[in-house]
Amino acid sequence: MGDGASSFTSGIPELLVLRLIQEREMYGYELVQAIRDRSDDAIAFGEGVIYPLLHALEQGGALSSRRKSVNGRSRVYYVLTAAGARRLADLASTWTRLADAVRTILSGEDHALAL
Amino acid sequence: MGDGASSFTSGIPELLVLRLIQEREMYGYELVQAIRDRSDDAIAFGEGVIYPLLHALEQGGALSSRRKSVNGRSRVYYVLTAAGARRLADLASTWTRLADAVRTILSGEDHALAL
DNA sequence: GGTATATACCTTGGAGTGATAGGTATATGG
DNA sequence: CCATATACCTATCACTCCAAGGTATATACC
Repeated sequence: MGDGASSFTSGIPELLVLRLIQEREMYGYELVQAIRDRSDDAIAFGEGVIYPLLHALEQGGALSSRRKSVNGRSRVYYVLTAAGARRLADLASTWTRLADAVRTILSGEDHALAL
Repeated sequence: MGDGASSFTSGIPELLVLRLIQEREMYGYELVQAIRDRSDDAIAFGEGVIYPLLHALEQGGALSSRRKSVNGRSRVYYVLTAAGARRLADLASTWTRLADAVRTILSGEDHALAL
């Protein structure tokens, strides 16, 4: 699993969640809306995607959480760990490479272009 | 399944295969290598991805095939149908929208930016 | 002539991801 | 007081891709 050219089954939820939390600590419900808002409705993950993902990321050591009470409401805020930052950098670079490759093929450009 | 904001489970193999065949008729084995070549190894689908996909696309009416013998070798060439062209346009626009959204969020830009 | 590699097609089985659909509880607005 | 928004959570299903294997012919090498 993972020589670099394989396995790109999106991972977009993970990528976006890590990226957003990198900016500032956030909680699940907030992430669901932030993704929808910032993507202008192009991307909309349900809570059924985000919450399990947050738990997996925390268990994997990419995130850590603390419970905070706001307005009598209990929220679980997540922050990025050092490992999470590395994971993010990795996913982002993989994504960029992939997106560039797709764009190149879509545009009909040839592979071997002169430097 | 398909209101526009959901279901983006990549579909990259389908998108790329349709796009390549749009340029000229191609056969399965050729597609496997063309994708690897043009993406500079960023994307590499095995034959186990391409062949079943080609069959599904033909059954769905997006492609049609004809058998041709070259050098005593039997190849199955695929061409795009009108329905396939529509499907391609659809996937391409969905992909572009998605990729733009991801890029926006990765870059940390805000959603509501003045025009 | 024999063996390895490249070409060219194919299918089966499994793994992982995300989408749907639920389920709980508290605050706010009408 | 009832509906909606906030905020958390899980279970299940479907789908897509990936790995692995299986067949057969042509070509290159020794």
